[in-house]
Amino acid sequence: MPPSPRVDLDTSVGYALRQTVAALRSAMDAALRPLGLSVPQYACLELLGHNPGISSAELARGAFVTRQSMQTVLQALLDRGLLTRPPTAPRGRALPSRLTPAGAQLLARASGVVAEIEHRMLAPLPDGRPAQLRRDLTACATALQPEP
Amino acid sequence: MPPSPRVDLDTSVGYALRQTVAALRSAMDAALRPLGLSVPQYACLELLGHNPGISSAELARGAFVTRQSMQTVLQALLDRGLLTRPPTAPRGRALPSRLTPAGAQLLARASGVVAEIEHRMLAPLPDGRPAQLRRDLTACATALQPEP
DNA sequence: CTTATGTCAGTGAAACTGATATTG
DNA sequence: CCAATATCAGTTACACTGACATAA
Repeated sequence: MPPSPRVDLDTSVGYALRQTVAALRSAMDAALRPLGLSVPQYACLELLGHNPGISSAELARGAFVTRQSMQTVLQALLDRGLLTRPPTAPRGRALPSRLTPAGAQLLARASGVVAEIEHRMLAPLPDGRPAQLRRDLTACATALQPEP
Repeated sequence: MPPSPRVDLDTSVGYALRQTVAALRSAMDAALRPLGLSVPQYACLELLGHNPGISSAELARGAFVTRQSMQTVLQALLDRGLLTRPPTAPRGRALPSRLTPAGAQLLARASGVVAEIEHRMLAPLPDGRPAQLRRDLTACATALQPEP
């Protein structure tokens, strides 16, 4: 019987991952609060800024949550007039969301402060390392994808 | 006035980070559910396995949550008899938690499945890269730490 | 006096599962 | 019939802030 592998916190990439995400989330949280945005709300705006007119279900996948969770976030942003959705689906059932001018303006500010944080986060890494880091992380995420 | 930097999702390390953590969390969640453990509960057990007798506040810091949040997790594990705490503090106010035999046994199983997942996650990376990845992530987390 | 800890109270944004209706 | 979408309902495990008492 082979020895059961155990997690070693000192060398665990998973633990370092959680640590970094916690620090990043905390920093983003503090920076976005003055703008009246939560991190999930910002993520939603950012996704919409890059993909105008995508559906709630697509937003949910982009933010790695369920449609139902995204619905809550979306509703809050709708109530604040940061985005709009047509009352009826132009095709199929999907309701394409779009940023309002107010939403686009707020996103510009939010995206700015988040970019600053990311820059600060990557500052200690040498040239080219951030790109490699991103590639490695994506490879890790792909490797974890359950194959159907 | 310099142009405001914006987040670019295609090259954003932050986005890749969230993607990877979402995949990791999902995989851990699925693997731990049969054991009756949530990810925060597992994290608590793992921390206790490495640091027997640490206080609730120390656990909270290790899991990157508040004392109050950790309290909830801790209570559930206490109710299930997976760990014990003395009724009175042996010194100061801190109540040192320890795994019960049942807790240690469950942790061993949980740690095994989590180690497997981490191994699968890192499989696509070349030799030595996981260690570098861990160092880089830790450096990023440190860079985000607010200086007091 | 200051700091760290535990705990009680209250709140809340997100996350989930489950079910239903509609459209292509 | 089937897959994807939206939505309603209900639940809940976390996570937060705030406040207080206590011990070093």
